Amino acid sequence: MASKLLKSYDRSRVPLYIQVASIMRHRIQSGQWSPGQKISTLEELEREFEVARVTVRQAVEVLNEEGLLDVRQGRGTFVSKHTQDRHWLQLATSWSSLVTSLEDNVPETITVEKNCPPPQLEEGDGQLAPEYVRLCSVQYRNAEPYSVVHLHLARYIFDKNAKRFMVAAALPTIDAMDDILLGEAHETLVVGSADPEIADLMKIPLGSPTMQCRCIVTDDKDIAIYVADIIYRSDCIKLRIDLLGAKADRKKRADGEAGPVKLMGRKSRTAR
Amino acid sequence: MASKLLKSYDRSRVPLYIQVASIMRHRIQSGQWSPGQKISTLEELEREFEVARVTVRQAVEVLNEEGLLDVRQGRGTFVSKHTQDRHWLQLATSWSSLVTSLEDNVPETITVEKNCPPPQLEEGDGQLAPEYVRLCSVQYRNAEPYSVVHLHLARYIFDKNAKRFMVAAALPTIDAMDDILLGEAHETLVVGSADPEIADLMKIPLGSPTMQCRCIVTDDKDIAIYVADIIYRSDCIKLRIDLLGAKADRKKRADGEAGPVKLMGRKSRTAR
DNA sequence: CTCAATTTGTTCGTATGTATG
DNA sequence: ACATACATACGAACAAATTGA
Repeated sequence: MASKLLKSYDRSRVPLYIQVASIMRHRIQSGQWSPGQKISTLEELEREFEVARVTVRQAVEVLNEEGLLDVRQGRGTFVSKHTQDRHWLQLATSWSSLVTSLEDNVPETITVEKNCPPPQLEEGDGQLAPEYVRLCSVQYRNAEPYSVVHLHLARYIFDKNAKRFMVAAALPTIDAMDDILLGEAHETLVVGSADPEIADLMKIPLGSPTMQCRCIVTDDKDIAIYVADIIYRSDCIKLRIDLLGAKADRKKRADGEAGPVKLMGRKSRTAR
Repeated sequence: MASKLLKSYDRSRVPLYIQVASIMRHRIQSGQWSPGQKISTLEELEREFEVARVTVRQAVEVLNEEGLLDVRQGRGTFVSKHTQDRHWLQLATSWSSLVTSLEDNVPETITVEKNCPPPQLEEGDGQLAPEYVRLCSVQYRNAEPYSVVHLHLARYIFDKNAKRFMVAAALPTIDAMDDILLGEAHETLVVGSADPEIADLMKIPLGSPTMQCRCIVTDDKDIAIYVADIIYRSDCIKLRIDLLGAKADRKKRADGEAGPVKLMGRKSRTAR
């Protein structure tokens, strides 16, 4: 009588055995269960998850088919291998690292819409530009999609270098414009879930968790020139924050790590 | 035969009507459908999603119960309101804001374990202290649990003020110790999913997304004195990152806050 | 070698949920 | 509203493989 589970289970409706399977998969991926190790018996799992035996079996069956578990009648169930850590994409937490990380990025642009409704801005996001262009693209790494970007780009920025905006990431393109001064740039991160469009583009199950990132860049006149809604698949991203960061950050930059320095020095950042 | 949706359905096994409902919910939340507006008729939705009429009805029923849609026989279906943002907990991204945000926090300590195995550290996390104490607690806000903390605290730090560590958040307590100098402090964020323990403690569905935060603080001798695994329920947290942040951050720090500042100035951070 | 304990594998029956037409 | 088909979940009983006393 899976009381707790059934209650929550009510309206979100991912089948129980799928839920159980993903928890076990997570334990394997995180190393909590190591390869070769014998995991708990069906009876124990049954008790732990408070589900029926058949349900645990279904979950084990799923992982067995994925090659993560090895079930042997009479002996037990064993972990067969670790899947590698999928969290390989380090999200940038500063303008320089962001621009750098995007420089070599080759987005696949799906659509460009010239006459689009303006983005919805919130308090502190700056003022609307008179006109926007909407660019939608999918980012790939190793031929695997990992994020979808819905971008509102101020029309007059787009027109400055329309050709490059069509084939390269927007932020480095903006960063390279000497005549554009930045006012503010920030991003807000929230965990969401994949709607059908996103699920389809990124080849992930509908409703699976995503990292939603709203990134806004304003110019020195407080006009929101870049408003992006970026959706990452959550299983490939990681975010590292240095709490005593300012200094370390500066030091890293001073070290000249990779390429970040080259674009950084020249743009005078306005106050506000 | 709902071609597109059924395909996703095969991957994720979310019931069709739930999928349809979440698409419509998303349209409401994103403002694509505004309050008061009459949405498409059942027939139109039926055609759009390529599902049976009953399925659309079920989806509408879900949103109706959530109070997002208002169905009137003979007139049509209307959007009743936008949902408010549940993401009220802003995660701290600097030592000072972190300490401040925790000062008034009253954790409910569940367990204290004196002889515990040491934490598993990774490259760059510092050296193990000779002994640790393990503290497990749940954080509440408005009588609702929002995070679970599993903390390894260096034994000699714990012994300095055991009483306070039992009733107050650990970081402010450490911050208040004049004789402890900090070496490094960082956190790594990743999206995970709730296992049975977490689901139970936070009253969330098994497998629902979480924000996993590993927070590590080392002292000036590079000993990991604070190693915390914090699990937040993902639907209440938000993370804001100022990309041009150094300045704003410095300003905040300059505003006062004796505690953290004293810890900033010293120590040679050689870093690899 | 047999026996018992353990552990997975299989099969019923039942109830409910999902989706179509 | 109804009939149909299939998926999900439970509990319980029994079968088969493995291990060790």
